[in-house]
Amino acid sequence: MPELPEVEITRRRLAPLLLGRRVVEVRTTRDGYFFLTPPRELRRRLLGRRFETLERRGKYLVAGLNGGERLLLHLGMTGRLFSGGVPDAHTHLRLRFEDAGPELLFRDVRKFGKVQVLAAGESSPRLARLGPDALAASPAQLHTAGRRRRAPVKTLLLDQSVLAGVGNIYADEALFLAGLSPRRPACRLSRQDCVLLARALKRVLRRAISDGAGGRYRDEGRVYGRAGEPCRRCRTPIRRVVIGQRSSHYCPRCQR
DNA sequence: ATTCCAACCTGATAGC
DNA sequence: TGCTATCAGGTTGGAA
Repeated sequence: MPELPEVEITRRRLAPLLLGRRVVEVRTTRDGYFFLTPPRELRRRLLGRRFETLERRGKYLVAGLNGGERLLLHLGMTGRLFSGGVPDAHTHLRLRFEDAGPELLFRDVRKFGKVQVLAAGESSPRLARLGPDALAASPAQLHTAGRRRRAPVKTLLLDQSVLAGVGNIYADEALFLAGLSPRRPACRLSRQDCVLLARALKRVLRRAISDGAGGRYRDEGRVYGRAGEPCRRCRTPIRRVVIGQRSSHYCPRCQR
């Protein structure tokens, strides 16, 4: 589920819960793919720490702790961070706080999510790889990035090193809004195309954030998940194709 | 350097 | 009902 808007919404919701609070208990499920920092070490390094900042980098959440460590969280495909719910077998991380407020729960059915503690000053290759935030997409940067790529523009948008935060749904929606076919080779985007695309990205992402997109955007989407249904603009059936191993939805008439 | 593809997981749903 | 195949909004690392 989580792309930039969902992660940003999570960040805003979580900030009041986390900031200023001290961790007094860390509970996890067993070690595995989910934990970049193994549970034992995670416990040791979080215990007694206080949350000072909570930022979003692309689809990552980065929490700053007193002492300079940072807690890196990625929601993967099915991850959800919340408080006040009932933990179950898929709740892999639970943080309890000193002031006895509600616990922080990290539930992730598919376990594509990630948890990692970075030491003070430690850099993260994952974060270092990220391009500029998608909310700050600029036409010039898109044009430069696309210039010598034969890959489709859809693939370009999903590349987090080009633009951080765009996922499959919002890529499709932004391309529809920009009137661009997802199959258009990135190197064949004109400057004007890039202007439209940057504008469309911002519009789609901002709108989803202000809507409080708890997946609601999906129902309001113009193309995503609407294969075979009529385009909301011209009634042409929406087409679904696979691009870069991801499903892509577009209107063959409105998008060139 | 770019592109492709398998791998990491589990659950929901469609079809037989 | 039950089984199998397919699909799902993400990212990495290694091969071509």
